[in-house]
Amino acid sequence: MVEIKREKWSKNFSEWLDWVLFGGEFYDYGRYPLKGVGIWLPYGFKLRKAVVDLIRKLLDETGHEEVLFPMLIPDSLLKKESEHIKGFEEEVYWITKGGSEELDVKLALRPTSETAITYMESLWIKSYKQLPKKYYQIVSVFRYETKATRPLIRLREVTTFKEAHTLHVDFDDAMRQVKEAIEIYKKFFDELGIPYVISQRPEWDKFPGAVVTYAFDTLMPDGRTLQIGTAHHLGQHFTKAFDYKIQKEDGTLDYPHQTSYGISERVIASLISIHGDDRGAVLVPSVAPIQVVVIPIPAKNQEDTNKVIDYAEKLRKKLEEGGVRVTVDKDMDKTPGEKFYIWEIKGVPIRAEVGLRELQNSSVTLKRRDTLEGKVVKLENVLEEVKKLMDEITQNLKKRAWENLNSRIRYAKSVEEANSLLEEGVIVEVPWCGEESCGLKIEEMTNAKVKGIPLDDRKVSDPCVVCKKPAKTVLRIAKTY
RNA sequence: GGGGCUGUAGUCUAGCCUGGACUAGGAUGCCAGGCUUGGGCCCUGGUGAUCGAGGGUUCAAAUCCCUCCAGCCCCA
Repeated sequence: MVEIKREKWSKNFSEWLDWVLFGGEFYDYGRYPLKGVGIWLPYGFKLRKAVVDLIRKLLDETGHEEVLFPMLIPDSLLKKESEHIKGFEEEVYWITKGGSEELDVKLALRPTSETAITYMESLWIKSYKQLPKKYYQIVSVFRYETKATRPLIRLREVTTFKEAHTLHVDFDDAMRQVKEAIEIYKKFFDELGIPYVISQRPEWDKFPGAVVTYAFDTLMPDGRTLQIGTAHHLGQHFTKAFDYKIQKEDGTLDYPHQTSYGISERVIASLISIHGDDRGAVLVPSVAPIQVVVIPIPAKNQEDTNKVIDYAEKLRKKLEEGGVRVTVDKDMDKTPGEKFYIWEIKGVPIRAEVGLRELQNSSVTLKRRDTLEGKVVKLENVLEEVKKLMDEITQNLKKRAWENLNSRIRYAKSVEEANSLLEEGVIVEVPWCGEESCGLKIEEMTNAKVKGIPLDDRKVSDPCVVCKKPAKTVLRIAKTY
């Protein structure tokens, strides 16, 4: 029968992604005449919506409140925090004109919203009794990327930025919040079957204005890592810049602490990519816009074909009533074979084939997208069989993705060893003394990026790969997007 | 930041080096019809391209030169 290959998927990943996004009707990129932007097509939009709904649910149930801030940030606000603006200034889009008139105050298209939110928080929240406070919004952000842009991965307009912003009475409470954020994101990625490593970013690669940055990275099919989520402890950097104090329990005034954390459509890029194969995407059932596609196999005569169609409709109804998202592909101008290809690129988890054969036996032939294995089940049991199959697919995708990631994290005791591993598309952990200069040296010597140190500190007995002094921990390095 | 490659119907592509017979060829898609339908079947007819944009060279530009826009790759 058919076999699953992952050649194009891993060796020509860039092409593969273009092909799947366009061929699967997820996202149209490169045809709108503007660099670094793309269009969510109806099918892709539904997938995006499912992902957005999931994060919304997770944030809502942990006490985050959704808000919506203006897309425009006046010059003066954005520039308040000096590290922040330094980190972003070359990436900000500015609006300088209204009609033909020059604006007195330049307006930034938000690259992120810390400054806007801090400013308004300072008006709203005055007392420790109102804390902690957790806001989030799901919006477009803009960054003038000068490096090569890529569909969903490096965009100038990020259309699906899910940014949370929280306010706390002290450092520890904010740190507790960062940990909560990490737990929320773990749940989120686990639900999607996206494997990750969590690292504390090195000093030189923190979010501009953060005290600490933690990041989730995943590994794409070509062996490069992709940052898919970040959580920052902002300390008092922004509240100090805004001279924003709250009253504490003991009556004194102090600057509150903040955190922010966000994820973007990179999640969707990794969702589509990580589970895919040479036939296209393989979507995780929980977020698949269509979970089961029914393909009626026409018979030799119209009368029997009509019966098959009726049978397919009966199947659709049965599944729909059980809460399954299902579509019947009744297009008579396409052969079943053609339809198989189309729905495979789109990654529909289960295909149900019904023809005369099934009709006569009151059965349904189910094919799972991940392994392409088929099985015949009775119509009366089809709902439970489909649900069981969706669970199995979910488990299988998760397992495969995690195994792949875990097999690609390796320990190296020397730069040479690290380099050869990096060539294979591996995340390498090397012993590190903790000095910034050695960290930067490692980037130079390996031509890769330092991702940071593991969230759970790792003790090693080998010497630092650069200075040979005793290592404090390991440093993760990888080829990166 | 540095270097390279590419842009021709919705999509993929021939033609470009060596300018002229290009009225830009093919495949696929799309539309109409027929035949098929358990893995992209076949046949007939039709539709679809200011050759990415602007400028220049020339009697003549898809083809040569410049600028811009967009996409891809490699290196730091």
